[in-house]
Amino acid sequence: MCNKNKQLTIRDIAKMVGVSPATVSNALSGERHVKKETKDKILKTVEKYKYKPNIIARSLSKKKTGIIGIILPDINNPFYSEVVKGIDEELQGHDYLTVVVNTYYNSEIEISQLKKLGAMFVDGYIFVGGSCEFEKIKTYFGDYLENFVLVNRKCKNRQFSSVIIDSKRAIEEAVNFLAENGHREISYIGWSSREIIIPESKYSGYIKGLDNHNLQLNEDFLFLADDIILNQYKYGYETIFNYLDNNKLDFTAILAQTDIIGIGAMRAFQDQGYNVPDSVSVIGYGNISASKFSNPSMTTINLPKRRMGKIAAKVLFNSVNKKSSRKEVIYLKTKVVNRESIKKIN
Amino acid sequence: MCNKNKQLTIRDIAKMVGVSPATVSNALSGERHVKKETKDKILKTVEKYKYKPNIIARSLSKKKTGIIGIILPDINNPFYSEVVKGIDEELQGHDYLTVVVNTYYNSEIEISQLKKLGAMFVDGYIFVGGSCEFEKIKTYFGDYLENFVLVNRKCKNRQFSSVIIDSKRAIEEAVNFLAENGHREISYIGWSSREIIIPESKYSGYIKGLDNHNLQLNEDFLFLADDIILNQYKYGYETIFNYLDNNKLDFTAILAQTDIIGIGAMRAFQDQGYNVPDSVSVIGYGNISASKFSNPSMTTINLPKRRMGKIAAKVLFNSVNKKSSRKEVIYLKTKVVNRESIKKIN
DNA sequence: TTGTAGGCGTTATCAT
DNA sequence: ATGATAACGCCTACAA
Repeated sequence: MCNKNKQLTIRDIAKMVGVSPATVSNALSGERHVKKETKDKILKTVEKYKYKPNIIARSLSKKKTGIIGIILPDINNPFYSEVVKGIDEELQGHDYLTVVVNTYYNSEIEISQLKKLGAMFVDGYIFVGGSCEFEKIKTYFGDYLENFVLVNRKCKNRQFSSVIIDSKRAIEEAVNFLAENGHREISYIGWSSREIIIPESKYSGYIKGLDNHNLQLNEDFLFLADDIILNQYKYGYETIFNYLDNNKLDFTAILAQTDIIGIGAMRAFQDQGYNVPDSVSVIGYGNISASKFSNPSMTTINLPKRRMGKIAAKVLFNSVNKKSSRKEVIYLKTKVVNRESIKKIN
Repeated sequence: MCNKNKQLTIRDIAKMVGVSPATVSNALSGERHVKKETKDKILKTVEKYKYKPNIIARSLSKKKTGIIGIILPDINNPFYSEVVKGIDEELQGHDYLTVVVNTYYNSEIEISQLKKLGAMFVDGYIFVGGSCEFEKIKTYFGDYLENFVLVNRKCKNRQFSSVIIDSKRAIEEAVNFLAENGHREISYIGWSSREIIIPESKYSGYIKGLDNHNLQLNEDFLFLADDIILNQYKYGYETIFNYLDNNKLDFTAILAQTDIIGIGAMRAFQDQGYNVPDSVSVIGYGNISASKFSNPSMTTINLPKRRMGKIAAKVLFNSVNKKSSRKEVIYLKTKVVNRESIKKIN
């Protein structure tokens, strides 16, 4: 902190200029009109002594901070950071400060951070991703949960506004896309987890997609880890590499639950001597920038990350400013971004 | 905000239990001893009515917030987000909350955010990256700048502690590495900019490295953009692709100023029919995760991102807690991570 | 147009 | 072991 010891207060400035604290306050905020002459004198003194209003005191008095908190599991995940960008874009020019806080997928950390950020420190929260369990949060915050918006975080009780991808539908359409390109043996690689609802629905989208085209689910090339995966690239790579060590390639396309898994799988095919897409087609999920950087560049399913952020920010803004308090659940559509990793077969 | 209207205060709880506000405060903070019996009663009431201390008021009174602000240009850049992880790891268990704020490479935004975060809102700042110009910040904060730590942000006057990579040296060593692998025609692709000091020193490291081995600087394959590059992949790709349209490949290795540029360049070589590393070797800078995902995986220069964060956090922690106020400049070493994109030639 | 004083919710100091 | 009360620094009626 700056000048913590001998912090200059509004009273000091007032005394120096020979006016009351209220006048200084008004000169700075523009809340009430101040005679130009006095205002100039005040501003000059403020400038000279580099007086900075204490934002904590202001917040305590006004009961708002102008800060929006973004809570997300991991800043390192490009999905989340794109959403943040969308939020910032939307809030641009509204004089809000957004701060992002990482929970590292740990709900204990999430709670303890929430306590610190806690009541009054931020005007609103946007939760991006993370596990569904809001119960712990409710035991802390109680039932009065206002100005919360969820992005891609499922929550059973419809108590919050949220912006989500229908991931079941998204994966289903990916399967459709593959089928339309002539593929009938479609593998799936990912994980399944009770903690996180999203993967479950992705898997069920896969099943649905197969169904749409009367395709068989073949357990032989269904690669499903039990739990959340830390090193996705390694998982994708090793799973496929090992599979091909012991089996011949008996599917023509594979759908990866995340782009990184897809990239890892792609490399494993290549290292085992299979050309992508000539021998196998690969489709990812997410359209993170790395999917473009692979060779061949990977076809994937785009999630409208920026737009999710923008919409979440808009909803929160309206809620904070009492323009609307309706809780709404907004579904966004995905789209296949076709690049080089899919082959059309007759 | 929760319960903004009818927020429960410490006085309410005190009244309910029949004690003074001070006792409630002490029961919650553990600052002074409170008889077990009363304490239990207090805690029960707190729990029952879900009373949450107002952190703003607490901060005003204690003159600290327990919040560390991390200011960085872009959350989307994996370099920065890794540094953040390092900071968080170090601060883990110290009961600090870290919040990260994006400036999007815009110094106006940086200043306005600093004002909001301003005096008293955070106990300390870590600036990661960004341009060198601290003058604007000084005109706002004045000369009394305490509890600031810089990470990879050059600053002429040695007024702050900072943790930095000697990028000149790093690039120089990359050239050495290439030379030791038998390369004598070494190209460089990147940019040069007066605004940002780092690229300058990178380029001079390149020159120095060539010098060490009595190699010629060949302007023909020196690719230097005038200004900072937005789409680095595209820049790397198009620069090399176009070059090869009009010239034959007359260098054996290329050093890219960033990993992404290197990945783009690599793909351009491949699309023009040159094998990497058989026809050209490529080395990147940064060791971001994408460098591992390319095909071939790219040899690059590792920056100790996590460690930078950890050290910065440690220095700041000591400063905030008055264990040390010495300003120190800490240089960290880089290391070549050899993967698949370099060929050893006789 | 400007000044005075009370309040925001805690913590800290000094009593008891 | 606990209470009363004055800070903390700002904002905002209400008054002048």
